[in-house]
Amino acid sequence: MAGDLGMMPGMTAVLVIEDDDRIRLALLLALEDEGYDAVGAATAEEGLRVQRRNPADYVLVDLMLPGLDGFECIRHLRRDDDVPVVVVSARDDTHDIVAALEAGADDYVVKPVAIKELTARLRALRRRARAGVAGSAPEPVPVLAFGELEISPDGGEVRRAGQPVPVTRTEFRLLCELAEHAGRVLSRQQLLQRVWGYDSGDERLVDVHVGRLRQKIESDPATPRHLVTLRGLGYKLQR
Amino acid sequence: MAGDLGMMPGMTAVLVIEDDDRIRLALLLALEDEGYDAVGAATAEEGLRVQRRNPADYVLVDLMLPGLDGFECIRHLRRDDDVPVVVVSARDDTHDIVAALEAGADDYVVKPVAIKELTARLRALRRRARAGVAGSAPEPVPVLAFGELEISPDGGEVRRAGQPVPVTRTEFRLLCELAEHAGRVLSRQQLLQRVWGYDSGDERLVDVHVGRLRQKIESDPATPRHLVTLRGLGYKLQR
DNA sequence: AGATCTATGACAGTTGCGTGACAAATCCGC
DNA sequence: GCGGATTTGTCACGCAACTGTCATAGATCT
Repeated sequence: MAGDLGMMPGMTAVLVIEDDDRIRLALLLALEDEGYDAVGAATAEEGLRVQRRNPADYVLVDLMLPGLDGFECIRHLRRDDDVPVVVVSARDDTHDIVAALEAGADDYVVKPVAIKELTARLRALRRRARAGVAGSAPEPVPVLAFGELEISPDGGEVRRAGQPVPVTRTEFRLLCELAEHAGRVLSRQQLLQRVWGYDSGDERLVDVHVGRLRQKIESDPATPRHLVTLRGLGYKLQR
Repeated sequence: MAGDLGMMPGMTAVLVIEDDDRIRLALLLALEDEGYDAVGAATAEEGLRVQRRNPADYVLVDLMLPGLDGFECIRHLRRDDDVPVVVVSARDDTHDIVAALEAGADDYVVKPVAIKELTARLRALRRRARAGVAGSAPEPVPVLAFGELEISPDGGEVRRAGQPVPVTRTEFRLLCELAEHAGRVLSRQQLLQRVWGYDSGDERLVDVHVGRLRQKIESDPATPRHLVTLRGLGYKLQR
């Protein structure tokens, strides 16, 4: 599993204990996009073992797990460790919520949950927990990666092969918009609307900025590898 | 107003800021049934006044309030106080949730909420908050380092290459705000809000103070290495 | 070949930012 | 209280960077 060995220094590590492979994978990928070092476990037992050997900064845990269930899992986590625990469950009964929090969980969210909400809750939790813990890791800055191209929407910077690329505000917004919908075509109209806020206008404007952006982020701007044109449709950013 | 004077000693006090009389009353009664000392306020302004004069242990706040809204209310609470804040709102957009947590809320629940869940969340929050307070006194002050630049938020001092740098209070707060979100761009608006508490105002003010700060902390203020400008976006502090 | 669609270079108008000057407000020792 | 020193916020100016438009050349489809 990604990042299992080689936990990056300076990154915040999150352990996801969830038996459904699809959901676990989706969570792991989303967390990594947000700049976390995410590790998965399919059962409570495995999760506890991983956490003991290689403690994460946060644990996300499902309630319905084969074998040891979520509640037991939380109690075990609480026994060894003071790691913040967030329950991510499909059930939204008050009874479950209360039981999980009583068992020692710090928060409880109901699936499906937006990744942005989840990370906002992790940050809120960190703010609370940090008062106590001395050298807690700094908040990770999310980075979207496209091959050697790295875009950090929050950091306001773009790097190519690790080197910072100076882009203007408009270019940056355009790039972020494309990056957030990576792999999908966005029409000039859509881009005008989302980047410029124009409801109508000259679509050539988009071309010009795409062109300037290519000069900066593509190694060979004439034959773009990431920021590609789809004739008659628009542009897309791809890996 | 219930329990306004005569806050019971030994009881946990909760302040409920909610403009709907029916909901506020219901919450107050339910909380009192659960053994809390509950106090109500119908507006953010009133709530802030009450909290300043007679601080509760927790604050519950609605988002949609007349006058000063919930988000602003949270920021004001956070500025003078470290009281745990739980948002109780009818809205369940991810966007609102994230914004409220970013503003400084500790938790967010959607109305209607079971009183049992609410109190369970308050208890979970208390457990977390207390963990912090336990080691409060002997806790070594965390020092944030940016290359040769060192900032100790609690100690109120800044050093460059070991040498103390005299910064004014405003400069210090600005620097801390940037340091706490190291690597992220903060817009002038955000800085005005977080450092000065202004909800609106002349953004050039930020420029001026950033400029003065740079004169002190950068070895070559004309080409800053740490406190950098992102044209059109804002400022950020980086390593 | 003709008709579209797209890339790109040049240019002028605009915007954003850094800076120094200055007055009001605040702090501080006495 | 009081007077000087420090800090704070406002303003205006000028430079550098950015933006949007246009014209032209190139590419791609039918």
